[in-house]
Amino acid sequence: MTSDTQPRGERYAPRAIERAWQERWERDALYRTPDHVEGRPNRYHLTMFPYTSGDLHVGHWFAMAPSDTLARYFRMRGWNVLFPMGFDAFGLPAENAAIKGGVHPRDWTDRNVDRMRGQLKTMGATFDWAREVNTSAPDYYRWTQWWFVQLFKQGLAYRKQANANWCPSCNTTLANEQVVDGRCERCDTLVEQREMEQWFFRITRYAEELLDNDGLDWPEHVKLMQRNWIGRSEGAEAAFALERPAPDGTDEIRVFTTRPDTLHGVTFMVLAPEHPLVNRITTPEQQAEVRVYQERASHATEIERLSTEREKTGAFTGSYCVNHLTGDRVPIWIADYVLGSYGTGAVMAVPAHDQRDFEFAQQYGMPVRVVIAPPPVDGVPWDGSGLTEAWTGAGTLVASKQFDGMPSTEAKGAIAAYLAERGWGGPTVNYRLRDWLISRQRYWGAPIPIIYCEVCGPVAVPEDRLPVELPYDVEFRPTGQSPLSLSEEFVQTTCPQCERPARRETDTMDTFMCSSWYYMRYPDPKNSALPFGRAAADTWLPVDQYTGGSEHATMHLLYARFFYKVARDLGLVPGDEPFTRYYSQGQILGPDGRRMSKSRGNVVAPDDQVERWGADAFRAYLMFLGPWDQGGPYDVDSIVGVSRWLNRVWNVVTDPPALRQGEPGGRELRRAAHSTLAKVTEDLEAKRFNTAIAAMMELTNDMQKLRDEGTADEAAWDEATRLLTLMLAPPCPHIAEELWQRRPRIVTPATWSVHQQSWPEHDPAAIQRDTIDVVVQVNGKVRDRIAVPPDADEATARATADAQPRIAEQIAGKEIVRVVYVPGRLLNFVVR
RNA sequence: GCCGAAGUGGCGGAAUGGCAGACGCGGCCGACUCAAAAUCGGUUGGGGCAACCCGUGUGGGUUCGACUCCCACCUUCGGUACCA
Repeated sequence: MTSDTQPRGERYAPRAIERAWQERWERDALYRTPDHVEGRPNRYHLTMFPYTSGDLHVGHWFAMAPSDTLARYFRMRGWNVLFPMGFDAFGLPAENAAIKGGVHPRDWTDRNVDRMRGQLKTMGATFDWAREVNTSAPDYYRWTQWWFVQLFKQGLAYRKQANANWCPSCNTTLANEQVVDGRCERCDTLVEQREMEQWFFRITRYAEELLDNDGLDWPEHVKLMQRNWIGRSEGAEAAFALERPAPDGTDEIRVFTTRPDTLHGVTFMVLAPEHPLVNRITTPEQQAEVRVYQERASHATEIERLSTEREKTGAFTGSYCVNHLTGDRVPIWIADYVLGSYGTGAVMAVPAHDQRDFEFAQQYGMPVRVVIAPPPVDGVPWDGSGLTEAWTGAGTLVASKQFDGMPSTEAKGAIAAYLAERGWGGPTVNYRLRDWLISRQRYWGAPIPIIYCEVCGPVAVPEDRLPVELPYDVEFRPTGQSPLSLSEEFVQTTCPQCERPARRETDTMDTFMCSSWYYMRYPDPKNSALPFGRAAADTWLPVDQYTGGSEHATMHLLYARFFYKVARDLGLVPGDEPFTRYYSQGQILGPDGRRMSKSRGNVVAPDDQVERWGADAFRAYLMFLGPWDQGGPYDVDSIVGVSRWLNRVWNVVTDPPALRQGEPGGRELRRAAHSTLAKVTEDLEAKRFNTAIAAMMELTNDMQKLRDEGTADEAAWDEATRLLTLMLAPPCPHIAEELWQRRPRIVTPATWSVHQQSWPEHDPAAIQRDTIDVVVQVNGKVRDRIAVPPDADEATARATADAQPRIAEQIAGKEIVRVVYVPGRLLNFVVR
């Protein structure tokens, strides 16, 4: 038989088809999602909205194409699926563009939004554009400001003097996530700490609840990252009495420790250099040394942090405190290995049982007092001699008065309880999570809606006067102050409470605030009285399936959970968690297997791929290249395989073999089609897009073979093409639509589109076989295979196997010790 | 350092403890073409004429049987980093 090498019909021309169907779908408002549809339960699917950087990149496609496939699949399964899209449109790049290129951030952003919306439309996704949100639009950021006011009223927003990441080159503060290895993400300049008056959100109030994420259907590694980020530590707080109270009356230092069992081993005290008590307790003769050290610590922190194997440094304050448990006089030092922002900013140093304290003690000749005896080594008990490094494990207490002989694990609780009894502290829980600094000295963000009044203090802008609009006419000078502060027109106002002249806050809010609630806006995007109505929230929230990158594990996803809990406490939303299910896709890499970046020249432009291969092939390739959660390199040469497949699909459907009733092979074709359907259904449910597409390729290959042979059974062929087209609809919506229309189905004007069809059910009877291949092994090695009925018993299988010459040869002259039979799978002879 | 994920052909990757390498790229052979590209068909883990042997990072273990489970180690990637 010779293969037909020339396509007999019309060639597959993806771009023309795709444009035409996108227009038609839009004209028919096919993806408009009403709040309620009779007989279709609601389901909210969401993929992270893009930042308006200017161009959609492959990463966006990699995130969105599979998400869209999933949304389409659930639509076909009978759900009314909300799958919205919007733009995360505030942020620093817009402002930098303004400083560098003389383009206003508003114009730069609007232009990018238009461009990216157009690019998103080439994807052919089911986005309901009627629900689009744009975080930089006044009717959106009005509500971002409204959120700030609610948090302020709840006591969850507060103002505090604090150290902030400061980039001396960009002249602005940076968010933690914009500091990479101590350097500015954009210009690579070393980041400094600068003390400034800042606004914070009290996310720590929700630390315990945020820690509890066990019930969430999220990837374990993301939940773990969040738990680590929150960093719950159980321990004790212990007070040490100051030998001489500070001038302001402070008479003790409180420390947090996870090792109250080592309290009798304290030989010195260490405060963070910026600890507020330092200046008050430093003795006159130590002033100079302490000042120099503080100065050095504040300026050089980031640079020094980068040097590995850093030596411990510090300075003595000249003051002492008293360990209540021992009555010992303990010198108070400062050192930059103690962080001002964790615990109480003060540490009790136990060099014998903490490696950092040990190193510090070595450096400055401080005594090392062992209070936990390590367990015996090789039966030899610890001999009480000195240590070469800290013993941080468990052991038995020694030199600890009444606690001597107690196991350290037990002593933790006992000593903590003893502290509480005496009023010297007690058991406590400490978190690594810090309050969220939301102030930004930038223009392109939502202005913080606060007015400072000489008399009333900070006053929230009344809700009916929101939004506090960003003035368009602003000077963009990189001065390190918010450009808003240069606009007297913006700054000058009156106090909403007492009507006296007052000044506006000129900082704007961290853009993570905009994205902390955007998913709550989609259900009710046009509401002008509230951020969203309770009815809309009950209709759609929480999000059933959220997808996005795991780089947001400890930022956006944590902030969003915090916001949702606040919203719950305000009675705005149902449930406790915003995202019932979350799936984090991997990262798409350049063809060289490295992160795509312009400087490496390994960036793949989606527009080019779409132009060359079509959106369907591009979508399918992104899903085919590997497991979605793993990501991987984008191989510009491999996409051709997917393109060839779609060509074959096209040829097979538009130009079938001669079809006749009762042609042999009908049953096999039917089996192939239905087992493919079963496999694809299972894979889509589990988000295994790569193997789903591989299965469809196999079915296509089977059909191609029949086409080459020239004939096929009409009923089986027709069913196979119908099933293949329906299975193709979620991943490759355009070609599926075109093929659906070319072979007219049961079409009513109201449900003309393939995307309005139901997902088919596979017929288990069609997959049944008369005989199946069973592997025959000898000592676990495959020697042959036999065909037996699926329900054959061991005797039947064995009889068949015994008749095989190859098996007979293998077991001849040997003793059969055991026979293992797994029905439908294998028969294993264990011989000796 | 700590936490997490992963190591399978030339490459991307498949495999409820049961035929390792599905599917695809690339390679090779062929068809079409004046030719090339594109397209289509065949073939393709390594060794061996063959029977067969060797193969899933390394070393051990459990099992009739291990890519899969357990222990130790090595490597890569991601996160985090003096967190008291």
